[in-house]
Amino acid sequence: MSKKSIFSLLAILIVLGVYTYEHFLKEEEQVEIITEGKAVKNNTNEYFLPTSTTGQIVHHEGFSLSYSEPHEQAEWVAYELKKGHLTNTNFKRPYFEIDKAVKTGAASWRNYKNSGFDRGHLCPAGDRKYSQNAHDETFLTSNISPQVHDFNSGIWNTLEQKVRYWASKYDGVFVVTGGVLKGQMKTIGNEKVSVPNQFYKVLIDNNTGKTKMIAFLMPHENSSKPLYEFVVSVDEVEALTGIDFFPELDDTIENKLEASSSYKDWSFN
DNA sequence: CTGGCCGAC
DNA sequence: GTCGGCCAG
Repeated sequence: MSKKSIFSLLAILIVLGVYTYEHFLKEEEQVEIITEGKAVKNNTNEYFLPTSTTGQIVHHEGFSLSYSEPHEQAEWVAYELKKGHLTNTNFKRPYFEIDKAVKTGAASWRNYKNSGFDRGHLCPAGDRKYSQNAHDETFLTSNISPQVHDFNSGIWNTLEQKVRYWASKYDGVFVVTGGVLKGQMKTIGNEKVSVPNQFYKVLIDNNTGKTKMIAFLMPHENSSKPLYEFVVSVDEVEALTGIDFFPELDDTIENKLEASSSYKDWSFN
């Protein structure tokens, strides 16, 4: 074989290699197919996206979010927590990182340094332990909100554990969570990250045949009250935040379920 | 589980 | 800047 043909062969191999590599990268990034106002994950048919009041929705492997640039945090983070997602694996805690997928620039973790506030996960690390990547993604600053430590490790943690219990019991729930980014708020850091005065969590179970919802609204302080004392209607959270949580749902079902603040279908044992 | 802080490299 | 170890609710 001549030197020239060896060179040609090498060139072809390199081009082929780069092409395969880029194709692989694209497949890694494009875990989901996005249509207007709704993300249809190809591994589930139970994925609901709320509306965005900010116009900036970002998708990751383990969750989607709507980023509020003025408040330097997500107005909501949404993800499906399936029974199969729950594992005992103990991943090492990674460092918090700025989310480069947020085009307007996600907050730096430095804002939280010496602020007296926790870097509180919206999608808990404990909900994404089915893979190293999904776990580490929860440490992106787009998934973080300033939280009082006693609240974060207290009743908010209790609620997150209850969500995992329900995910196990009902074989999966869809979760939307965030701080209420309204009214007068304290801010921290150079980027003035807002400290929400309330946090909410909205759940829908569309797996067990009969669709059911529940919503929680909590003041940003620890409490020894039982969780069901914080149950409100989805309508109330929508009125407070301006977010429409389940726009794809059949209107008749949506209106009925979102108006209810009953928690009889959810086991608090 | 939820986190912070501190010192070594 | 990053990592490991140790601390607390």
